[in-house]
Amino acid sequence: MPKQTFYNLTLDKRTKIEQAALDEFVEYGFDNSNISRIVAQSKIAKGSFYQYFEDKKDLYFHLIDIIVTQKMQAFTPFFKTYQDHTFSENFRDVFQIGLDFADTHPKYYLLGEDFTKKHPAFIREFVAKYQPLAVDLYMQVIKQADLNNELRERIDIPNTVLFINTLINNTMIDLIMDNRSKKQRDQVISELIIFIESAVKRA
Amino acid sequence: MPKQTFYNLTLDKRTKIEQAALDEFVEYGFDNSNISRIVAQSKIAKGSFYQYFEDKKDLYFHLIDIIVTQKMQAFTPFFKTYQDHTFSENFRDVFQIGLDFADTHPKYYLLGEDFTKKHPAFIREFVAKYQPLAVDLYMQVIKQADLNNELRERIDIPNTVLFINTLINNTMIDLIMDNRSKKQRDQVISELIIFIESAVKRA
Amino acid sequence: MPKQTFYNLTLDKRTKIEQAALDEFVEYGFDNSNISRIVAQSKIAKGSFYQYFEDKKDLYFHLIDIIVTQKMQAFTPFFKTYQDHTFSENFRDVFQIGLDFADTHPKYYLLGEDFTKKHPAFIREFVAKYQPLAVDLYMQVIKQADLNNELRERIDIPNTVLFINTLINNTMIDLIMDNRSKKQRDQVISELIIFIESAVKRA
Amino acid sequence: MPKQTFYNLTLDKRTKIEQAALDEFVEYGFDNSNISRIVAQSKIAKGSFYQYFEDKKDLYFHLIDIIVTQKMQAFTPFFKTYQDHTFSENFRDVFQIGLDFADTHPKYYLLGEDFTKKHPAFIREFVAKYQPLAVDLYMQVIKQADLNNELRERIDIPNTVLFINTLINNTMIDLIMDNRSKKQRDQVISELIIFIESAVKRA
DNA sequence: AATGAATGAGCGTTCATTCAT
DNA sequence: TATGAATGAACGCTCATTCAT
Repeated sequence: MPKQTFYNLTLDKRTKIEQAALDEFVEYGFDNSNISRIVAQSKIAKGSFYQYFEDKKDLYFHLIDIIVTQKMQAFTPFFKTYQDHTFSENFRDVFQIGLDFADTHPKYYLLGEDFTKKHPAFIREFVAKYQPLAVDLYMQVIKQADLNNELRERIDIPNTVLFINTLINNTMIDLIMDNRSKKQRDQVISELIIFIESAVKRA
Repeated sequence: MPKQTFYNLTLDKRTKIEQAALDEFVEYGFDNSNISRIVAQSKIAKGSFYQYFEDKKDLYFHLIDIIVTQKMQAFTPFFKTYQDHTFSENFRDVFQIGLDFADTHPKYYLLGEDFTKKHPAFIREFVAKYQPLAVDLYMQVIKQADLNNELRERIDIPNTVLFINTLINNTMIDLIMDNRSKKQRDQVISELIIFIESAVKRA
Repeated sequence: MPKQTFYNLTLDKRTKIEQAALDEFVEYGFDNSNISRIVAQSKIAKGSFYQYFEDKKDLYFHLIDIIVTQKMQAFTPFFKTYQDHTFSENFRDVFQIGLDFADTHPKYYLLGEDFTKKHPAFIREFVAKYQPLAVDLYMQVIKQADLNNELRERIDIPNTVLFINTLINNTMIDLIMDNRSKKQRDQVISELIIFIESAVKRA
Repeated sequence: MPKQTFYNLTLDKRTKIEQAALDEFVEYGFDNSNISRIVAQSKIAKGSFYQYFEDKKDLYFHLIDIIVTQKMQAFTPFFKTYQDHTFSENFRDVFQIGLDFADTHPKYYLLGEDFTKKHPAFIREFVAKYQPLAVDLYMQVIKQADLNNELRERIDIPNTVLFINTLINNTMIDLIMDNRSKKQRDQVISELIIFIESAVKRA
């Protein structure tokens, strides 16, 4: 967690630092990132960095926090309406919001990837904190669909949610990194939704 | 590619080095891995390391090569029988072989993960070489199922294969890393197969 | 070129580093010189070295720069008077200044030697920058002598200047390295001047 | 000095090793030369190298020995005739022989250069051994000229010989390294001879 | 609080030389 | 005697972190 000194900075300065760090981590990954470049980019002194953050890891986790928070905010509209919608509608909504978010903040996804893949050591503690948030989302959709009696018999909801989560996360990453044409992309998305719906809906 | 000197070593010594390297890379990842620990572990001199390998990267790629080769070998029985089996049978076979392989060599999976996630720079060249192998496997199963008229209408085979690939890879990793009870695990596997079958099979 | 951080140091510290480097390079030559000794000698941290200089080569060239600059400064008085003097006077002046400089900074000569002899790769770019300065000096003297009609017939001035340059440089180095008695030395110098004068002056 | 084992080798093998070493030393200089390349080039085992030579230096000095010996041989014809010739004739002879030798074995010159310039440490012992040979040559010419009463008054013969030696050595190196046109080269040589003759001959 | 120089452990890599066969 | 693998000290360089002002 950043120190109080960091929060005493103007929003402008804070944002500049966060941006520089995000760029650095996305470009080089955590291990090969380099504080010198971050402070040069954000035009603060090396010493100041350590007035704001405990260490490199502290900054990294701070970014993760921002991402998670912002992403959850993007989903607030969804939480107001999902109970009145069908599974298919909800699912498309969730997917679309996630995709828009990824489109608007592509680096957030990449950083998340870097993070979740590279650091089995960090991960336990972290997943414990954040994973539920993402999973919860799909859980809501699935539970609602279950209430609406849209799901196939004897479905194992927790695992199904994990499968969906995995599929969506990784497919999104593929889409972001491969930058294909919009048409190809829509095709993938459309197929993915059909795939998932086929997998979970009552025949 | 390792130098000839490496292949001149006894199998024992080679294996020891490969084991030490595998452990190191799995524990620390490529960037934080450290040759000093590898040579200490495998009880060779630092200089010997450079008689065997060009550099750290060379060793890393050598391990990837081993993994890919061994994994392909594990699948050879499958290739002899898949044409006479149904989709469900084939799919379970493929999954089971993959799982057995992962069980026998859990670190291979983790290294592969480390590799495919971390190094966009290496990856293009490498994926070009190896990715088709893995994907091909599921492609075979799906195509065979299509011939058997087991698939749902208007299925987009290439994307479907990618989804399946993603699901299986990531789920396997989850299973390997989480080490749950055998019972929980079987439950996950069973659910995954149902999930995929539901997603692709004709109703 | 040293980084700004180097120039931010006190003159004392800079000089200490330069001295240590000069000693090191003169004693061991560029290839066998060793940064650890330099930083130990100048009592700075290894890391600080790399805050001041790009790398070993950067420091080396910095010393060359100092030498060339200082040497040129030593000749400024000469440039104010040479037009009013005879060839013999000028030649003795130039020689004396060069010798005094070498006496005051014997290591400068040795470093220059090390430099010009060892690195055909560096040299082209560098000679292009500095060589003319040294040669020009003798060129001035000779041209002035020519204007004064002191030279023998059909003399080939460019080559003559090169011969003189060679003779003087190498003889100076011999004198510096051999440390003979002052008397022997004066004898050599006196003979060299006679030798050169005989070679170029009108009978 | 090479060990007896080296001289037990066939001439072919010895020559191959010497050639490889010469190429290596000329290309990289002593410090950056590398025994691995030499043994690879001459197709002997690394261990054999140390059966033949004490160490790297031993090989290096062996080459110097070869060069000096061969060069002296090139001058034997001269020693048979110089007493019957004038100074100018002798001087041109000596110069021509030296130049032919340099033309035939350009690498010998470069190695000699590398040697004499880089290693003030070695040099004392070595110069003591070989320098006289080279200097002697010019000494013969000059002494003969003195006997013939061709030299200017009160000439200091030892120093004069050193000057001539310096001039010729360095000019030859310049010619070898700069590879100018034959015409330019002849011009330099011709001028150098005039320069030296003017410097030493009676008016 | 802000600065940026100072620090030094640690890294990958090289290579002359020794050793075991 | 011939071989080439084994050795390890040593190098140049990096960078997160601390310190002094």
